[in-house]
Amino acid sequence: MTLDALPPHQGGAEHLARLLAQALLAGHWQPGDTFPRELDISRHFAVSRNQVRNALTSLTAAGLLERTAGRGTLVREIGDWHLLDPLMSEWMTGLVNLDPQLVREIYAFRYSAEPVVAGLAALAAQAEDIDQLENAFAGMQSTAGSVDSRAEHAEYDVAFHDAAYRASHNLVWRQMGHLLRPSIMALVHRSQHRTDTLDDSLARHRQVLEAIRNRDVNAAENAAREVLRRTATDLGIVSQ
Amino acid sequence: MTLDALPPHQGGAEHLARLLAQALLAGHWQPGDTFPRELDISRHFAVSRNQVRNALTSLTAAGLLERTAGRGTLVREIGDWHLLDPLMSEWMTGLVNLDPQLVREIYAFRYSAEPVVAGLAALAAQAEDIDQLENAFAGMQSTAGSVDSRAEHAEYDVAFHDAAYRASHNLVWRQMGHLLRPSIMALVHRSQHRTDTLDDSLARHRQVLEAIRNRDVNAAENAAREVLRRTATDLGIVSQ
DNA sequence: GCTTGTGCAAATGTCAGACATTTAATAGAC
DNA sequence: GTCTATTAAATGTCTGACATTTGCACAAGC
Repeated sequence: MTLDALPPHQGGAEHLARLLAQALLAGHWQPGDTFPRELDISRHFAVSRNQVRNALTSLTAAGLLERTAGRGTLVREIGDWHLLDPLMSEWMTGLVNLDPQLVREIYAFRYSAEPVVAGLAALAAQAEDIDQLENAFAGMQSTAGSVDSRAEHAEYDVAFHDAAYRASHNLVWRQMGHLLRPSIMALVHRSQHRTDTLDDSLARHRQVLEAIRNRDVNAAENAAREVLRRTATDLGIVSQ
Repeated sequence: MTLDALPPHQGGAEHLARLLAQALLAGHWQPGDTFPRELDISRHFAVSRNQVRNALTSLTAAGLLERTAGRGTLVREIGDWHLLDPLMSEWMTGLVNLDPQLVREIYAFRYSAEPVVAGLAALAAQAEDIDQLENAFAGMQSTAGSVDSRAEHAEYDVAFHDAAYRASHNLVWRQMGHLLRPSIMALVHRSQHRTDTLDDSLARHRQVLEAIRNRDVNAAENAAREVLRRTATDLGIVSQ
């Protein structure tokens, strides 16, 4: 794989890092491949070696690359990627073509984790948390059905889940929610939205909201599971 | 807070980063404080400005610092720290004096998460996973009681939990386990170990192992909760 | 008095080049 | 053939200069 297939570079080491990372996330290089040399990248994008080094430092920190003096830069395998690194989270935003295996893994995680999160939210949610959940839900409702507002609907959907993670009032779960944002967005964009399934999805989200408002832990857990079952069928994943 | 109170520097930007990060994690600077300037750090530790910049880049990536050209370097507040960043994980290893609030948050997370993890492990564990759990448990048993082998016992304890996360056979949970390693280690070191509580702790770990081996999801969830209840009392946290 | 502008100082950000260090391959001696 | 010295190539590091951003002080103008 060469650099020729990549889009042009705008400016800033961050942008370059994003560019290269997304190419890696899309699988343009295989694990074990040697990554282009610093000077080649530098020449190709017409940026200083410094920028390239800064970008590669980020990719290395995220576990995407492995660099050793004298040998060069190697692409690491998926198992070594730091999926929970905030940088990863940033790079995955807006990336639609995620590896199917990755999609399944993330879905499986959410299916096991979000019931717990919803249960905690039912215990710990404050008034402002409920407000945020309600706002997100109202947004989902108002943007449902219209094809134009699909992107907006996805935003509200993600905001709903984020609000649930935050309502747990636990630092670690909150960060998990933040990190999962792009993954959830990717899943939402992937799932098919016919009007009937959309109505069903809305109804299930409403159940979560109601359960948290009523401080009903068990109901919240079950409702969160139901939301994800809906997601699973929309994604084409065989439900468990 | 000045740099004078910090231990001397050995070499390498990584070591410097670790040094500064641990000082921040120990609360030597308050959120909002201005961090020392690059050149001051450079002079104080007798290293090049490059090393300092590399170190500060890491701390910034971990959310500990916020740097803006012209203004300087500010210390961010705990809520902005990237607790799940692998760098954080590395810096926290060997750090005994964690912020009590952080200890509570991490414990609360584990109390909600590890039952789920144990349940997944009961579903997905392979023979080698069981082996690792057994090895870790055997290690815990053989090092129990002796004061000399307390550190070794802690290692096996952490290995046991790590093995459970890995047995879930989910990429995300596995990374969570890896990232929580140092936190778990800190918790284990913090908890008091009288011989009677130790026996009790061992018995509860054994229950987890047995439940996973028997593929009993409910038993695994309950046993994991019991292990953490034991941890809570050892930590002096009021049990829920 | 208040605002606005101008200049200066101080901090981080960037660049370019030389050099150091590590690694792998290669040529040569035996 | 095997071991060793050399060489080439890649990343890592240092240094000095310069760019850019920010905050502050001070003064001009309404």
